[in-house]
Parts: sequence; C-alpha cells; structure tokens
Amino acid sequence: MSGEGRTGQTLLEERRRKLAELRASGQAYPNDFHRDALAGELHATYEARSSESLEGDAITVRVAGRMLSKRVMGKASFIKLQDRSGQIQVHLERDRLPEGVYQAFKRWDLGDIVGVQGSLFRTRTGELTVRADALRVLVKSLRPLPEKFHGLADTEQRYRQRYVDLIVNPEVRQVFRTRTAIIQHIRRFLDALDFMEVETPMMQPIPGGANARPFVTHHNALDMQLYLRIAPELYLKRLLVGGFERVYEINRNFRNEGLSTQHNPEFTMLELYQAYADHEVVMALAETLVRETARAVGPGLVFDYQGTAYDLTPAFRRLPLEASLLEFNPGLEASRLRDRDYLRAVCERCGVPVKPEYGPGKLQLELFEKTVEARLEQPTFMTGYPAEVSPLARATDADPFVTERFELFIGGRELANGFSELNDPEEQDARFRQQVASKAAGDDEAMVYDADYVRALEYGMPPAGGLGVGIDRLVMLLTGQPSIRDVLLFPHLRPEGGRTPQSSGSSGTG
RNA sequence: GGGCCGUUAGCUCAAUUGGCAGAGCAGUGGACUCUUAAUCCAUUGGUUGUAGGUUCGAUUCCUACACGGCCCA
Repeated sequence: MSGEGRTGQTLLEERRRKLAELRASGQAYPNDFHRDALAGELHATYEARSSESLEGDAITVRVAGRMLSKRVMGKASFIKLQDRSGQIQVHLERDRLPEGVYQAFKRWDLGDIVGVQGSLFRTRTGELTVRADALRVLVKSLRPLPEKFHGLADTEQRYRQRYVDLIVNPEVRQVFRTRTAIIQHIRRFLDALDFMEVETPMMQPIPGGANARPFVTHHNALDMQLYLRIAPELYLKRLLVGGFERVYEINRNFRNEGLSTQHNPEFTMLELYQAYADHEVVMALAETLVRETARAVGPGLVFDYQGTAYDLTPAFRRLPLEASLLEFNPGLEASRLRDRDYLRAVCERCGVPVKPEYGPGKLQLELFEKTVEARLEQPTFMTGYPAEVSPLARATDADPFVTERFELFIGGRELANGFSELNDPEEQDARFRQQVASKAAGDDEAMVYDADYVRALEYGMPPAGGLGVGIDRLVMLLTGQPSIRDVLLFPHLRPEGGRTPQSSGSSGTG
C-alpha cells in the first residue's frame, strides 16, 4: 500500500471540510445520543406486525449505526444503518425533519455513524423502516469505505485493516462470531464437567511442554531471559500435583516457526488435564467435544470443508501409527518397523530428510508425517506414538516402545493431541535427559530439562489424561475457512514495506 | 528457504503486438417524496508497488527488491 495518492487526499480533504462544518456548528463527535433499540431486535420484535399496526401504535425508537447505503430521491431518502445486531433502514422526509437537517444530511457520507429517532413503519415492499423525526451525525468518517457491492476483496488489506473488512464483509463478521461461540461452547462444556479454568504463565524461564523453538524476550528489572510459552502443559500438570484435579486453559501459545495457511506464530490452544483418567478417557472427551461443538455452534455433523464431505457422526476411526505406515506404504516390512537402519533407508527413499541422531521412533513419526498425515481425511485418532517422540507421555505397560498417546486428524491436519500423562518422576527425569542429549546433538526443538517440574512429580501427581486442541484449526474446520489467517482477527503479517503505519499520517495534515 | 502467481484511481476491475491509462462504485454539481448494487444528466480523480535496465517510446519486455497469495520444504 503506497498510502494516499492525490485522489485519496482529495477524498480525505473533502471529508475533512465536512468535519470542519460539523465542528463549526458544534456537532462534531457528540456522545449524548442514547440508543434504545438494535436493528436485529426490531426486526425480531416486529416481524409479524403490519404497517398499519405499526403506525397505529406510533412506536418511537432511537437507533444508531454506521451508514452503509444512502439513496437520495429529491426531498426524501432511504439510508441503511448497521449496528452490532444487523441493519435497519431509515426513511427521511425533508418536510418532516427540523429546518435545515435534510439539507445537511445530503452532505453526509457513507461510513458516517448516525443516530436517528423516529417511528416504525413498513415500506411498500414490506421492509421494516424507521421514519426519522430527528437525526444527526455522531461520528464523521474521514476515509471512504470500499465499494458497496464487491466489498473489500484484497486479501492483504483485509488482514491489515481488519476493521474495514469487518465493516463491509458480513460473512467475515460471522466467522468471528462463530469463533467466539465455539470457544464459549467449549468453556461451558468443560465447566459442566467440573473443569476449572486457570491461567498459567505465558512468560516462562524454561520453555516446555512441546517440541518447538520459542520466542525469547528479556525482563529488564530482573535482567533475565524469558521465553514466550510454547505450551502451558508443565504448569497445568503442576496444578494436578497441587490438587486441582480437573483444569483447563484456553489461550495463546507462541512458536518461532514459519508462517503458512496453518501456522501463525501465536495461536490458541485448549489444554486440559483430568486426574484419575487416562488416554482413553480424554480421547472420548476429545471426540465428544469436537462432535458436540460442531453440532451446537458449527455446521452440524455432516458438512463440506474445502470441497470434501465430512461426517462426524460415526465413531472416529482409531489407527495405530505402525499400522498406518503399513496401510499407506505397500511393501513396507512389518517385522522391521522398529529397525532403525531399515527405517532410515525407507525414509531416504521417500525423500524424508534424516538426521543421524534419529532413533526408530522419530523415523516412524517422520515417515508418518510424510506418507500418511495428509491423507487422513475423515476423523481419525492415530494411536501408538513412540516414546522417543513423546517425552511427557506414559509408555504402555505391554510395550514401552510406544506411549498411551493419540492425535486426532481431520482433513489431513492435526487437530488434537492427548495422552496418559507420565507421572513417574524417575522416568520423566530420564526422558528429559534424552531430550537434553538430542538438543546437544543439534535438535533445536528438543526440550529443556525442567527440574522444578520433576520436583513437582516427586511430590506425586495423580494418574491423569491430558488433551490439547488447536482452536484455530478447529475453527477453520467448523467455519469452512481455508487459512488460519481467516480465523485470526489480526494474523501476523510483515510490516508494510518502507513505512510504518503510524508515521504515514502525513496526508492527515492536509 | 525454494517454485509459481499477483500488485493499475479510495474500492472492484479493464487496457490488443511495446504506441495518448479506461469503466463501474465512491466523490463533486444538478434532477427526483417508497428506494433495495435506486435511476437520469454532467464531472473531478493516476509517479501503473519500489529502484534500475532495454527502447524513439514501457502498465506491457528484462533485473533486483518490498509486500501478498498458492504450492513445496
């Protein structure tokens, strides 16, 4: 965006002149207009009333909102105001308004915020409308809105100036309303199960709970390095130790990785932990949570997402990771699935970059991500994740190579991750040491040893199941949006080139 | 990080082979007392993302860069 050209200046200047007129008449930016009705409520309340019935009752209302259309027909006009609930039409008649008001109104612009007092009636086409007895500009809009028919289509500008996107694109407003409804629904769902919502540190001295690179920040007074959290997991499990047996947190995590249609450096996760439960319990919880959310506030159980039909009705498929490798890689030798050299050869043949320190578990996971993940369309719980790549999950009693862990995939994307929590402090100590060794070997996503977390486990953490759900991806699925940027109000973008938005106000002095 | 595509008026988009950069909406002036993307008449508005290059001449061809989108890693 190169700021305003001469035209932009002209349009801005024109509106600034109008603002100056308002100032001169003492009517700029008043705050004493008291609205008593919302557009949506009026439509709902008077839906069944005829025009005669409405006019007979002389129902007086005071509405306010942004003026999004303006149709002037000589001495009478129709405008549409948009408030948070919807739109309401207003009819203006010159001879009904105080002297001079109609003349002034003709100078108002689309985008101005207007307050109206009037009475309800229906037009000949049956549209509920406010017949204005008085109206005024509450806020002068100095910048022109995008074209009324096509709205704002430029993706970049939609993300950078989301406020404009929200003004003119109703479907965008709906996506974010649904996002809020989804999160509200999840909170109610968990609250009803006696989960307690908590807040744990976002600035952590030891970034833990996931394999990811953190953002680094600095505390001046303490002169110490802090990390933006990559996960709340280790703090939430400390709360299990403390006796809060069911806790959850819905908030931001920060991971220092690239941007894509599925990745934003800050994203929202639900994490929950339930004492005296295991992976089976939280897997069932995850399934119910997704299904009920889709039914209550999403598209329902059967819906289309990006051209593919999904059905959340049947029980989600469960597929062990090793079985998935065999299913999607014909010719793979079942007996050698934990053979490091064999897996390494298979990975290299598939074009998966392999590092020397990778063990068989990591190689299995790499192969899964390369050959299976994207093809898991319908809801699928992957199970049997190797302990090597699950340093916080409890190993199965029967087979310590794998853990009691699962991940939920829908549409080829990881939506949730859960497991029976590792609560053996000595085992956790050993797992952390392995992570430290991996980090020393060059894996910059490996975990850091968290001594206080181990100390907490030494007090005794009840057996528990834990679950993480990527809220942004869930919202994408349930609102049909193809990119994570479409479900984040303000997705991360690079700064506008060569200029900072604050300082581009040079045009504002004209 | 790599590949491909895009960036033209405030917004949505055109512009033939390299030959004076256009339309609709918005704005401005005028007509119009039931409109629905209101209609009708007239009209303003451009450093074609930035910086270079080729050329008599570049929105168009070339290079680099910025930002965005999609795909891959």
